[in-house]
Amino acid sequence: MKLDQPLIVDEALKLLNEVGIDALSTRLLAQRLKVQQPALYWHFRNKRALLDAMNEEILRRGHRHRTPRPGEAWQDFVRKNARSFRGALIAYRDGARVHAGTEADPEELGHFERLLEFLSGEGLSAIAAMELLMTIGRYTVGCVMEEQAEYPTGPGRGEALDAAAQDYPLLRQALVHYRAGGHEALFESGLALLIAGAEARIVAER
Amino acid sequence: MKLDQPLIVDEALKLLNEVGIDALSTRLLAQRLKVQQPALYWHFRNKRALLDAMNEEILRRGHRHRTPRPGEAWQDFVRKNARSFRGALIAYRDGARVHAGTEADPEELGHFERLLEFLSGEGLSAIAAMELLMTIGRYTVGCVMEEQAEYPTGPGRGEALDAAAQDYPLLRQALVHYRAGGHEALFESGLALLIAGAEARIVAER
DNA sequence: AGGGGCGTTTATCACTGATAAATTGACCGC
DNA sequence: GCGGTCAATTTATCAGTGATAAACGCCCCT
Repeated sequence: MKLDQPLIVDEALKLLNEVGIDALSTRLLAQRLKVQQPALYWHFRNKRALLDAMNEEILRRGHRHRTPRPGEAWQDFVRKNARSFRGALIAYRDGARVHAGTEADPEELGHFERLLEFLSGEGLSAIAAMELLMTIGRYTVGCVMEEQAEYPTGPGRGEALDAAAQDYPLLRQALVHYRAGGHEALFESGLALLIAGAEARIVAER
Repeated sequence: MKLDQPLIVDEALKLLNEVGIDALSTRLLAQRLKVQQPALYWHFRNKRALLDAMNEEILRRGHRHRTPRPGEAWQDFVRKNARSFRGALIAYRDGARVHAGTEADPEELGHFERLLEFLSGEGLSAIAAMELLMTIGRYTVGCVMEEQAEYPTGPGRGEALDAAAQDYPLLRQALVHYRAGGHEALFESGLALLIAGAEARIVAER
């Protein structure tokens, strides 16, 4: 069985979904690939490089709405772009933690420039556009990180939160709403705030 | 020399600033405290518990603007609250990573309720208030995480970014602006977007 | 003086990422 | 066919990690 970077990354992603990033060891991965552990080090300098490749693949597979469709309003594009990014991170267990450790891919810069061009044609300054895109990116990573944080799964863990919330009417109301909509609704609400803020900024700068 | 939870946490925080979270091992910490490594396990169930305590102490020391001042407009409070939170995380190396691993402190719930009460008196619904506070929290953690991410410190690492940016005029312009203002200015711009978005939402819901 | 238990040490475990050196195996020029 | 070269993998090993069990010392209280 000949090893191969894409093959390793593919198996690593499967394994990531099964055991999570903390239990994703080079030995376990090697075992899955029916290979001894040091074999991996011929294909990747170190584990960091493997995780970088995994991040790239996660985005390649899931982050599909990267460029504006013809005629798409900037608000729509920015919103769908953020959803697409979030969707990619969420598609794999601990996806946000995998992503958070990686450096910005230099080859992405050209892509980023095109986004700035697009937004500049829509009434935003280059600076406002960059600030909006980076803000949304960081917000999204922060969100998914929290969503994917798995707390000790002991019995009566979520109930402790509920019980404590009983004494706090506003918190209770907000919590019910949160539970009903789930992570996605909460993400969307923040996203809407950011876009509305950017719209207000355009008006103010005019 | 008698050990003590606060003493351990204090030394752990000093050590955190010196070596970062990745190199913060129980052995190194024990050595600093002139004690054998297993001694720490009498005071903390495991390393996670120690990190939780460190997070608490980081916030206790640095996150000081937690409640609105008398007469403070909600926009001002929310902004200062976020700055205070960010300041606390930034005050320690890898502060955001320490924080990100922790579960929401149940005793914070009462505090959160009071914030919801305050914002409710200012024209926001309980739900809108929770969404705003949580959004800002996640955005802030996402920001500081990125700010504190230290990339391989090889020579000509930032220059690669600059060089690539030369071909992209908008990116270059945005990058110059970013370099001038630093992380803080970028954080502030996103924060302003969120607050402006929340203001717009109040107007729209009226 | 002696007993109990808090707090620490000693010894050890299973596991991690990583490297060096030995080993295989396929292809190529001769 | 033969030997050599080089890519790819295995064997062996390292230093370091979080964690636990058991032995130990020391202080306080009766």
